[in-house]
Amino acid sequence: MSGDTTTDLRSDFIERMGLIAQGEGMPRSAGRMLALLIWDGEPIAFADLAATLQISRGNVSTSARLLEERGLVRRVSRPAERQDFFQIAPNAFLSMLNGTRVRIENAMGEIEKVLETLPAREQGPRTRLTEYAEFYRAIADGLQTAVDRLQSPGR
Amino acid sequence: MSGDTTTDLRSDFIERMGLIAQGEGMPRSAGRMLALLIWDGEPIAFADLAATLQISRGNVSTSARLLEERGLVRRVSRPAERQDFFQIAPNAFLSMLNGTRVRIENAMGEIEKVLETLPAREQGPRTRLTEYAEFYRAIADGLQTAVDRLQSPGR
DNA sequence: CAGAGCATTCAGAATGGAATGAACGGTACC
DNA sequence: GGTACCGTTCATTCCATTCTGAATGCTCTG
Repeated sequence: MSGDTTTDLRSDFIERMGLIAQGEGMPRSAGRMLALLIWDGEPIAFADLAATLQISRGNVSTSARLLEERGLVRRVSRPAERQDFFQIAPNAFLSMLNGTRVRIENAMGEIEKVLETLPAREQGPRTRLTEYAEFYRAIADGLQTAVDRLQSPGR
Repeated sequence: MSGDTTTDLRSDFIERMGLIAQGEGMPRSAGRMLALLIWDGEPIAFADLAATLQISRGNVSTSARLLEERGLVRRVSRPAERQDFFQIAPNAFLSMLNGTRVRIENAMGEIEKVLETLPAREQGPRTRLTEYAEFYRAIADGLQTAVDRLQSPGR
């Protein structure tokens, strides 16, 4: 039986995603939790999350809230159970993508805010800041393309 | 004279970019340095960077190296000067974009690496990981679109 | 109503990454 | 050849964020 191998693969995936998430400015625990929920598609109990990931329940609570806010995870309940269960959201990846796009657009907004108050005679800075804003615009549009692509065949 | 106002705008921009950079997983100093170089398009002396940004020379050295590696900044020399000078790179924003794309593709690679060793019978995980990889693929392609767009009118 | 089972919150500990500043090596001047 | 000027490196300090765990309050159950 190769059950062990699969389990190893899972924890490997979990750890990788922890690091990826960290690189994206998300707490490592949240990334690991997300990974676990992606792997097992089924709802996982609050207590099991803490046990499997070996993190405190407080941490589970916080990370779950973060993932819920971003639309990556759903909190579900079960008939005879008092515990909360968590499951990967149906359109999790789409939400992720949208989240990134929003972040980019915020950054772009920052630049444009500066541009608005920058006197016209400051040609040099204006030129370069404009170019910078266009850079963000290009990314935002590119991500929008990605959103469209993921959305059309999805449903 | 509104010189003061412009100066304020500049340091405002510098600080904003410091925070943005930090959000993107880059050291704050590097972001602030990049901002300064974008604003003043001209080469700035090593010592002036330290003075203007109020950071140590060691920090200037490290941040400059980071920005150079990413192709965002050029180190230039001047005839009678012993100091190094730094200038925003000609195609800085394009490099930035490419850098992001590479990072995304690396993350995608991680996922695919797991997928390769995941036995076919693990249908559920396979489906979801595949979806996840497609998500990254969509982003990478979107960014590629952005690269193309920025490149064509550029030169 | 009492008690158990849960999730949340928050103060404090722990961790990781960035900034500092002194020490170092190299290079141009006199 | 000596000196002054520069940039780099690295051990240390500093700071921000994350994680923990105990305290809290809520909601079911019997």
